[in-house]
Amino acid sequence: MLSRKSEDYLEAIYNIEKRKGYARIKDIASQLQITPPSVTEMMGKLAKKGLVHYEKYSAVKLTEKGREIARTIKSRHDTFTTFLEIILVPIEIAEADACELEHHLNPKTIEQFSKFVEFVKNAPLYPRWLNHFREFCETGIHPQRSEKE
Amino acid sequence: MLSRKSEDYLEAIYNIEKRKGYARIKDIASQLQITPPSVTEMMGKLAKKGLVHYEKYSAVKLTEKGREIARTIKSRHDTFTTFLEIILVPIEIAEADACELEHHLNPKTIEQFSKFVEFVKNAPLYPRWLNHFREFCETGIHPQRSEKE
DNA sequence: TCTCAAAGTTAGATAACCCTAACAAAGGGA
DNA sequence: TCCCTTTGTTAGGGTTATCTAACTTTGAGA
Repeated sequence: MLSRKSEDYLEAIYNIEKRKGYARIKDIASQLQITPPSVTEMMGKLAKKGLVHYEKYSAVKLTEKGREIARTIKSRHDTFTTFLEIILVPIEIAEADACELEHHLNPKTIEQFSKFVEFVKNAPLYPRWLNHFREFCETGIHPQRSEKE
Repeated sequence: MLSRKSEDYLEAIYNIEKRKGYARIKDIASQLQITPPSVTEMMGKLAKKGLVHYEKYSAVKLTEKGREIARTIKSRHDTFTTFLEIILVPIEIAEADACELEHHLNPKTIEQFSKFVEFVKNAPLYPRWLNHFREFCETGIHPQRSEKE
């Protein structure tokens, strides 16, 4: 099983590739806020696992296998970001914490988060209960308590 | 800031203390599924930080400071377990994944998870939208699409 | 009280990641 | 073409958390 960090590297490379086609060591380093030697070292490991194409002094690219994994992580990331926004976490925090959530949760758990997001997105109109939740967050009072639905 | 692992140790000791009053090295080792030497080493570190009372060959106890932290973690753990059950994650998976969620999320994120759980628990009756969600999970069809609410 | 099994500790390694400092390659512009 | 800046690598360390093997302490029961 891939470590959390390895997954972070793959996701970073994926994002950079999408932006400019290939990833340089310094791109990865700056995206992950670490120094280039750390990246060089990790590239050796990821290459050995067949997840990136890597040759000294040249650009890094994901292999099919690596891209597949990166896509999975990225998609989880998006699910969690959306989910957190639904429960009214501010967007910048949601973005950051999605990185924390996207690793090592049980597939069933991820599926349920995902279904929850789909459920909300597929609702024909903005769900009433979400307005209630918003109100509950702001006032601490559950609207339906007085409403006697 | 405490590492994820240190938090795991504190939580484990907290649980063991609640069960039998004090924690032995082997209790902690078996709860965390690691070997006793690892525990001995960590006890040195936690003691140095003033989080546990630890003397060689004798039982471990949390200090007030350690207990306070453990309580926080444990409470998050319960929040996440409950939350995951609400979105229909099976209980054993929810229990396990709560351990993954209880560390290093932004306080605001934790607050929102917690509010969400409160919102559902405080509802005067079992929320209708949750029945809809259950149905959506089982059939893939959003009930309100046909209902024309 | 003495022994010996259970519990705990120490010593020494390993693995993953990260760093700084020093060196090496690449490649654009004069 | 050749210099020099940018980029990348190597060498050598540090931290955290884990392990196994060997040793020590504890304490319950004969």
